[in-house]
Amino acid sequence: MLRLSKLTDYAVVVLTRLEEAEEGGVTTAPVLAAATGLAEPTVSKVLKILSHAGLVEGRRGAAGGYRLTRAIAEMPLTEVITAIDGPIALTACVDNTFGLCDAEATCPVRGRWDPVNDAIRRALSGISIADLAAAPAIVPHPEVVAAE
Amino acid sequence: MLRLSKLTDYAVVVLTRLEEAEEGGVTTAPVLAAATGLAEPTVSKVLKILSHAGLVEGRRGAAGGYRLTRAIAEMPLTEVITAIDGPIALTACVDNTFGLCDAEATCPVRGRWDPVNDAIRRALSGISIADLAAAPAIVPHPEVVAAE
DNA sequence: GCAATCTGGACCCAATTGGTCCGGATTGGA
DNA sequence: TCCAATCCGGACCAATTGGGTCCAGATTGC
Repeated sequence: MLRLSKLTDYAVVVLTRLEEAEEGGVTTAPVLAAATGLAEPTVSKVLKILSHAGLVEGRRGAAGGYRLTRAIAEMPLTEVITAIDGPIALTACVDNTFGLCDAEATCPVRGRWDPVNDAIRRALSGISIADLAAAPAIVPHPEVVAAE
Repeated sequence: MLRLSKLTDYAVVVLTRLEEAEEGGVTTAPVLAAATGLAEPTVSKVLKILSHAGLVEGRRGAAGGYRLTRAIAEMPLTEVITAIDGPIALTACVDNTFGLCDAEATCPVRGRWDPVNDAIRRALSGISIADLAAAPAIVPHPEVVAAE
């Protein structure tokens, strides 16, 4: 399975809740933790990463908290993934750097995942966080339930 | 980064070499290992998985070996990924099964990665192993070299 | 000056993955 | 008939990665 880190999942949740909770002001990490059901240190970590990427803005001090830098509708999913998981690429060998793979000389696919990566980047661009939040609610799969 | 397992990478290499080496006959694992530069047990493992998925066919016995069940041009990349990494989905929560996530009640993105997964599946369908093998050879990135 | 909050980092534990190995089954040839 | 070569299925171990926690410091408002 194409693993995406859990942190990215959390980030989407946190961003969504953050927009809901926002009333022009800031929201603290503990409040977001309570709203999402996640552990506070984890939420804090996610927010720190997102802050570093410029997706949210942290304000220190007594009345501090976090604030979105823009609406989640204007926030492409790719930016969140890139912020947390790093550049979008399927394999480590994909960036054409040298000296990583000891089978370099005989490896016939070195640097050839590019079309795949491009395809994925194209597929992901155009999807915003708001698109995820606005997706239809969960529909239980009857066959899954019945199979057990 | 959207990590894809190394085994998948190996699989593409092995399949490519397998088609090159094929002359109507079968190819043994040790021969493929030598041709790819990979360790023999690893190649064997990859072939076993691919065999289980029906992408290659193993023939036992003295004159045994492996054989492609079809040309790699007819072999979509998605099948290889699915065979080795499992179903193509970005997160573990994505299949709408229950009882996995303890924050289920408050998790606002449960089952909402579906559009993303669909987009990726669409992007990947239509890419065959042959497309990867036929991609232009590695062009060293001058800026990377110059940067060091 | 104090309390509340973000910031940046180090740190540890668990899980997944990469990789190896072995016994058994099967097939072809001597 | 026997033997060697090969695939097959599984168990097994080591290591890297990621999830998660915590703490000291900086900043801000009261």
